[in-house]
Amino acid sequence: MAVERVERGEAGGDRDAEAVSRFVEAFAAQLVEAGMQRMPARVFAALLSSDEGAMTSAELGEQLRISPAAVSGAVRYLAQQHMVAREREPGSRRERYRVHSNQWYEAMTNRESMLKRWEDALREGVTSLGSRTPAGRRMAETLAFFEFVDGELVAMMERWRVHRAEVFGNR
Amino acid sequence: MAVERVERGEAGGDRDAEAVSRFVEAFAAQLVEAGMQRMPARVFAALLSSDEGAMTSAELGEQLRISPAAVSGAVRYLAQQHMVAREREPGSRRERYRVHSNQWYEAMTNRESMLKRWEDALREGVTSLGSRTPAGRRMAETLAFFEFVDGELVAMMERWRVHRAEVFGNR
DNA sequence: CGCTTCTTTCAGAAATTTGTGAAGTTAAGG
DNA sequence: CCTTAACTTCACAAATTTCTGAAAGAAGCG
Repeated sequence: MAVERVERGEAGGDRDAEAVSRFVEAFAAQLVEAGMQRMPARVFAALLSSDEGAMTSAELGEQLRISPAAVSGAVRYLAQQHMVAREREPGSRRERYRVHSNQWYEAMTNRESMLKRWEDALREGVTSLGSRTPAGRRMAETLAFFEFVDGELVAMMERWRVHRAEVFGNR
Repeated sequence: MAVERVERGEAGGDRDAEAVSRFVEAFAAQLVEAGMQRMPARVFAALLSSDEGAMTSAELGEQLRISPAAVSGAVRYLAQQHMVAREREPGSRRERYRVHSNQWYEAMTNRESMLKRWEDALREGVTSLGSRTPAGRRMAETLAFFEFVDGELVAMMERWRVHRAEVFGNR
């Protein structure tokens, strides 16, 4: 006889729910440690480890044992950060939240706008403190570092696209 | 007639305290937005915009209007993140906290340990969910991305060292 | 040694953040 | 249109974080 499969409500879920949950909480914990809020981290981890790579609000709420409100907040945050995509199932008011396998690429590209804001603040500082003061010079060098990193990141992401296509094929 | 300079208490500070403060709060705000705690962010910004590139605990407390306790906490955090160096003035129990102009290089290098932990969590997930499940494959690809980035960062930092030496000279 | 100066630790007050239930909004389907 | 399913917003309670004053802990200096 076959191993009993754990059925959840209706839709498909027949994987080792225990293992999934362990991964979700472990990975989310790492993200939290890196500064992400708890709920977005858990939701993201759950999506990442789902077979579809996408879940509905209800599924997320059920699996993570959180309220619809919490799902809503987490998902809004993740969408803003470009870490999930929202999809509307045609002919339904149910929404699905999806991670693409190169979602981190997206997110990291997005990080650049943050770098830009740092650069702006630094430029402002260099100007107002004077580029010939010691402090001004230090800030100018810091600024140069960010500008350098900025440029490098773009090139690096391009290399990743190539590398990825080689290893995983174009999907 | 010359613009009146704002004198602060005793030690040396005769720069435009107003401008410094504006920069400190603006830059700190950006750091906070990126996830850093408020006090560490303010302390770091203050150090970055100081002429010496270093300040004592008392100076930080005075400029930022915070208690010695707050300085202590912020500085401990920054030191852990390798974002400031602690110095002991010889023959004194006064400590100075310093940012080096390539401090971000340090900090970013440090970020790699975080990447490593993410990679560990993902490897664990791939193993426990099975590398041939859809979820497993997605996580494996995510893992590959991090490993790629990891390697690239090392190379990038090396290029920065060279670039920096060219533009700013070895200091 | 003991005084003095600086830093750290600690307990608690204050502020902020987080997650919930409940009401509100939007849009599909009869 | 009206109903109903799904998501969002809001007000509040609970938990957590943050900062402070006060006390304790080091370390130079006489």
